[in-house]
Amino acid sequence: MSIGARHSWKDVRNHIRGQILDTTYRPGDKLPRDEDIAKELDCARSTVHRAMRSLAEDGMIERRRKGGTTVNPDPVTRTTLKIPITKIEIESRGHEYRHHLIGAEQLSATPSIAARFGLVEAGSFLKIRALHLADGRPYVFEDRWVSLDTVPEIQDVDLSETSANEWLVLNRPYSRCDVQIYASETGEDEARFMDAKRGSALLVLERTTWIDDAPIT
Amino acid sequence: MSIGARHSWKDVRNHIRGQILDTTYRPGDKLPRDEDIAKELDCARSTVHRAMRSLAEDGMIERRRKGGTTVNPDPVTRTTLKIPITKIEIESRGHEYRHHLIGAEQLSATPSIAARFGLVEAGSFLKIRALHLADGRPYVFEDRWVSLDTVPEIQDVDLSETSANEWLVLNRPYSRCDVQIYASETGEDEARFMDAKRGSALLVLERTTWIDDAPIT
DNA sequence: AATAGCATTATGTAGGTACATAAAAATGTC
DNA sequence: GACATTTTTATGTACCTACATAATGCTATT
Repeated sequence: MSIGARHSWKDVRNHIRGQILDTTYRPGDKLPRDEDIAKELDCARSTVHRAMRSLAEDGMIERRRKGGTTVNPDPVTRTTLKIPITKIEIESRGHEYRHHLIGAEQLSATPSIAARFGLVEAGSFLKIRALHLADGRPYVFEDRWVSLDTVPEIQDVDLSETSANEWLVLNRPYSRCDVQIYASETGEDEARFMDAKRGSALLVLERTTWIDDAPIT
Repeated sequence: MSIGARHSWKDVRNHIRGQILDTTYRPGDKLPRDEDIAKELDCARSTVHRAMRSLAEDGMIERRRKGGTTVNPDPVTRTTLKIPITKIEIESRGHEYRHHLIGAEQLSATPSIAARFGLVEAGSFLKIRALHLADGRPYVFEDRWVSLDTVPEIQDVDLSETSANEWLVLNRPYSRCDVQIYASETGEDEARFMDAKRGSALLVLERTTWIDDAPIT
């Protein structure tokens, strides 16, 4: 398998991924140390590291300092997802967009919300409920908790003019999210929820979460 | 702003991200070369590179060789998303899971499908339609095109026993996806689609896409 | 035996050098 | 001027060294 050329980290990644897919290593198994893999594949540790990091980002493996690298026992497929601005989405379909603010009130997080946000103590939130309309018909029902600790500026925004979603996307457009989607009870029309975790600009472990849109019938 | 300590690539990333968020650089603008940023922030180019790659992965900036780095003009929020196995999802809610295969047939891609998959020529696909039931009630309707070029083994799977989704997650669990979610017409019950692009194991540009679940009413 | 502290060790980061690659920009050719 | 070719250049990759960090697990102390 010795190729004359230098080894690409993608080659290494594929090699490892292949070994995981063909069950050389199985979920829960521990992989060799980077250094050993590097020696075996005859490349630099940094190259292995690069490959490993890629796999870890894909959710395929888990890495822990000192603990080594293990194949993720939980076979979920991770993907990247783009959340569109509802307004643009509706208008691109040739419908007239309207937005109706039902209510916004400041409260502190309920225990279940706090848990979802991974907060120990209840923070201060703005609970926003709004309706997005396409040609006058309800399209998306928005029920959102925005952390005022993370995005205090939203208090000064006139949410009856600009939708919270739009404002957030335009003004805090680039924040990392972990999302989980699950389908709703069938027959019910609440449809589905998104549960979005947002790593705030501060790196620490300060992550915030907000509940996102809940499409309606 | 000169900190005594060494600069972390996260610091650099935050610095740049901050500049983008406070409109020092705006969508479409071109950022300075890595090297210049490195000089300005007094760190190594590799550190800037690391930060830039992170931002690029977040979809915040776009990088092109020689072309330089530009702020992504399209402010969409990217997230990571985990696709659960429907079966586990249902059972974790205390419902009985059943799966009903409606039909599976091999055909070549229609032009629209081929386009979605980014294929020039029509490949061979297995079109699968199935229903996932919770306590006997329809829960998720699955309408999926699986590329037989990418996953030929699926032809030998008894899809009436194992759902295609489950099989794929367990046997080809780790493939990268780009997903786009958009809400459906309200009042209609086709609900929403997912459009998933899957980078195949071969790195080249051979990416495959499959249409994913379409929840039902 | 429980606990606190320390040594060990695998991954993570920072810095630096050299070269590869792709694409824009400049140049040459008809 | 239009098109092919070369040059330039910004990003990408590979390798290496040195050190940081965190978790494990060993050891000493009570």
